[in-house]
Amino acid sequence: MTTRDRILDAAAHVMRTKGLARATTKEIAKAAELSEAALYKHFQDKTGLFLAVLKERVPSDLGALLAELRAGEGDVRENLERVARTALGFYTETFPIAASVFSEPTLLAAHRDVLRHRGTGPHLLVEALAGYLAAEREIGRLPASADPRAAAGLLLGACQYAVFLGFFTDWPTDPRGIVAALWSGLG
Amino acid sequence: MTTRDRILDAAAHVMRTKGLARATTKEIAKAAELSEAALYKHFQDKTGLFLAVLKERVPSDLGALLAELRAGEGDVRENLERVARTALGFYTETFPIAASVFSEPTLLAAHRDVLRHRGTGPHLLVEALAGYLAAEREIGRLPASADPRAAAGLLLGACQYAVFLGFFTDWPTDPRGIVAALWSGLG
DNA sequence: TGTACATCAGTGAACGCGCGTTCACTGATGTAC
DNA sequence: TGTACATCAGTGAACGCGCGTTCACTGATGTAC
Repeated sequence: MTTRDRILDAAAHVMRTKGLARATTKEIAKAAELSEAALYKHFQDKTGLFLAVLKERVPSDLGALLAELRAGEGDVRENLERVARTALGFYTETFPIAASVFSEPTLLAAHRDVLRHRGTGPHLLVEALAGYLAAEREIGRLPASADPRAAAGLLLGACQYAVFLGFFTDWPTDPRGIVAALWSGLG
Repeated sequence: MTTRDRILDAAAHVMRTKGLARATTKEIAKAAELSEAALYKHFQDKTGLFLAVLKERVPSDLGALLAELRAGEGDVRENLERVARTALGFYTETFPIAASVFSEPTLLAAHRDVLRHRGTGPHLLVEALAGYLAAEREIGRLPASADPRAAAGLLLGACQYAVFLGFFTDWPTDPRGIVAALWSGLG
């Protein structure tokens, strides 16, 4: 493992466990078992390091799962339950750091620029799920009236929201219940 | 307006516009047109001030709307669209500060304790909406199969998620689309 | 093979700065007689 | 009514501390001849 990777791992770990506000150069260097000065051999400054963590240390399991989904394979509802289960885990790992970024609007703006420049972003998860739902609709396994994008937003939004509430309160993360409610609708 | 209120308003404003990381005693005092020392006449320390902002400066429009909803009054779907519209506004105002709190786990833990002690928290919004949905189900305006709690989580979660995505990307906040997708379901 | 030099990842110590907090104080307002 | 004192919201200046960053440096590794 390169020193750069060690720094990124250490930074990601400190951000997760101590929060962005306590993710100081001193803490990160200590976790990486390096001097603070060493950080500056690999990253221009602290913001550069944070942006690299955001870019290179976001878990890819949810994106990978969504990319693998094929219309017509397996049971639609079971597929969505797997998505919900993975999403709940993904947001549990991801949300605290993503949320932290809001405490520093400068960092948020820089991150948004990076995302736009690279053509990525969290919305691609919704787009990917919406793409899958649209394909299932195409082959008649979902009703023609279904709105893939809105349904994808409901599913992933409910997962992220459950995780969010879980940080303030005991709140159940129930993938089957979420999918069931989305499935049957209210009409 | 009391000095205390002026400080709370100033702190809330600085938190919203400059972010939690830049919400320093100096900035807050400047915004309140007071000395920094004055803050300590009204709050024990900076954490106490932040907790007071979280307690006393969270907009109450969404909670008020949910409390006013009565089963049997108006059109269910239109009611939900009003909820979604209000929720989108509420989360736009609220999310950046709520998210900021994740950058300081100490503050998050303190806030959670305060919420538990007072018996409140963000989950009460879901409970309130779920209560309304359950009442509508009771009088037959929603199907017996509906799951009020899960549906409430889907609706509010989708609204918060749309706001979240909007901070990273241009993302539509479409209350009618959200409600329509929840209404018709996928089954 | 040995020697002289270049490169460069990593260091220890120091830096200036802005932070949260405290201090002795001021001066306006209220109160007792 | 006037006077002496108490109270207390608010201040200006200072504090110690931890922060991000830079500096001159070391020493291991690679390279030319």
